[in-house]
Amino acid sequence: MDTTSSTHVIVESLTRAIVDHRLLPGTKLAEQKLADHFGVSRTLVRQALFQLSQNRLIRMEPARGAFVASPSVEEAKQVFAVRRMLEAEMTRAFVRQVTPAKIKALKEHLAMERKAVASSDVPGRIELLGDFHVRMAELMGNQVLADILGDLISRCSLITLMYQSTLAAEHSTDEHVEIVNALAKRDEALAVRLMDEHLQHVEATLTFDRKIPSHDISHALS
Amino acid sequence: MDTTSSTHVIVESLTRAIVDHRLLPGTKLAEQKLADHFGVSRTLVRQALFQLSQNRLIRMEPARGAFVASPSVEEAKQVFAVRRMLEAEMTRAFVRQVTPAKIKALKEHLAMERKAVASSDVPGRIELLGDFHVRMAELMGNQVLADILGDLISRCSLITLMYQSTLAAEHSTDEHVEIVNALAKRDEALAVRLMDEHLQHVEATLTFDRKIPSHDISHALS
DNA sequence: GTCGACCAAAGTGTATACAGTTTTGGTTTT
DNA sequence: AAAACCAAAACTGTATACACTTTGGTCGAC
Repeated sequence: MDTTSSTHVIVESLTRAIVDHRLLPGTKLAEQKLADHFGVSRTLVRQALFQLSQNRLIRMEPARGAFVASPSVEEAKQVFAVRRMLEAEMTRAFVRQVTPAKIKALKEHLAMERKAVASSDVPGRIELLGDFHVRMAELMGNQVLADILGDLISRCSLITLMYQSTLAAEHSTDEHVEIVNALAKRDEALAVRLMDEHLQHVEATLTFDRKIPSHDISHALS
Repeated sequence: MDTTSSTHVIVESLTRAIVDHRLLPGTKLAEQKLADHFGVSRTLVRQALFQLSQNRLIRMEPARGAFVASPSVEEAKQVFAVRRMLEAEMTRAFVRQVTPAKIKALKEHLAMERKAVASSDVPGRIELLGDFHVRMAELMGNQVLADILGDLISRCSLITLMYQSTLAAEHSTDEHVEIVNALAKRDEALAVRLMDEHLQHVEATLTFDRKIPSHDISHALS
């Protein structure tokens, strides 16, 4: 997809690490250390970091370096607002062009989700819960939509890490099941309502008053 | 906004040139020439090009270089589909939180549009017609939404250049006026319908069978 | 004992160097 | 005359070099 493959590998690797919560918000990403780790020069690392900063997964401070992003409460709410807008209409459109094959594909995805939840595979679960929404976009054949949603959902992973109180996220899987059932029944109003409620539920589990210990001092004292 | 300012200047400059249709799809962007033009090294130019390739305003081919993007018909339709999804809901939300000050701000924008149309300022007109939609997002206080819409609209500028048959785009200004009137009246259903129709009209002016002469030979012969 | 200045180590920002690939233009061959 | 070929020029991809900024700590003054 990208020009060169080396930087793409670095971007993917760092994205996974951030989305899977193995790199915590505020963590410094020193260029030389990353370069050593990946066995390349700083040049390629910098290209990757620039790309990640455009996705808002990291922030770059002038002459200070790159840090895993610490989305603000305001940003979190905005991201969820955009997701609600986009996914409400996406669900509506999905119902109108649903086919048995697409339902089958979604149900296969749900099976994978259940498996990850059952085996307590936390990184896999995080990944799959987000991918459900991207999968819907892809099944609609709209790659532009899928890309944008993918970016938003990556940011959401950071946000849920920062603000999600209890890991009651397995509830999400149940809601995904209900949504697919509504889609299968071609019940547009129900599907849209369930999707919107689902996103509201996820957002509601975020506790915006209690933050995780942040590495960013100035932000912690605001 | 970005780490360093130098690359940002280059990105902005190239973005304007592409959106304003001064750089046509397929045009090669040689790194050394851009570096000479901006008086910097290839390093900074490459950073800028990578950024633009993420916005899909240019495409980078391995070992061949960067070219102004030539969006396919398929991509054009997908971009418009996403815009319709996003802006329908945005309009709905806008009506619910509309204030006289926001209406005033939009009307001031419309005045600028009229001025650009009247003075036949083509680049300014293209810019302003797109900015109307971004302005709405900004007035809602959702910067995430505004950023995403801004990217989509930049891509639309490329698309309308490639596929728009007649420059009957001044019709857009009239439709913008109607939308603002509906917003001012807090008529949610009407505003949403007008916005959706507006986007459909823009999309409908695209003639997907007749392409502009492309600099990209292989694409022109497909 | 605390505060401030100063210095070294580390890290970022930009330019340049170099290897490998693509493009080009002319020459040769059919 | 057209196609194939080959060498030189141009260009991209990656690494490295170097200047400047930040950082962390030590030493000295008060």
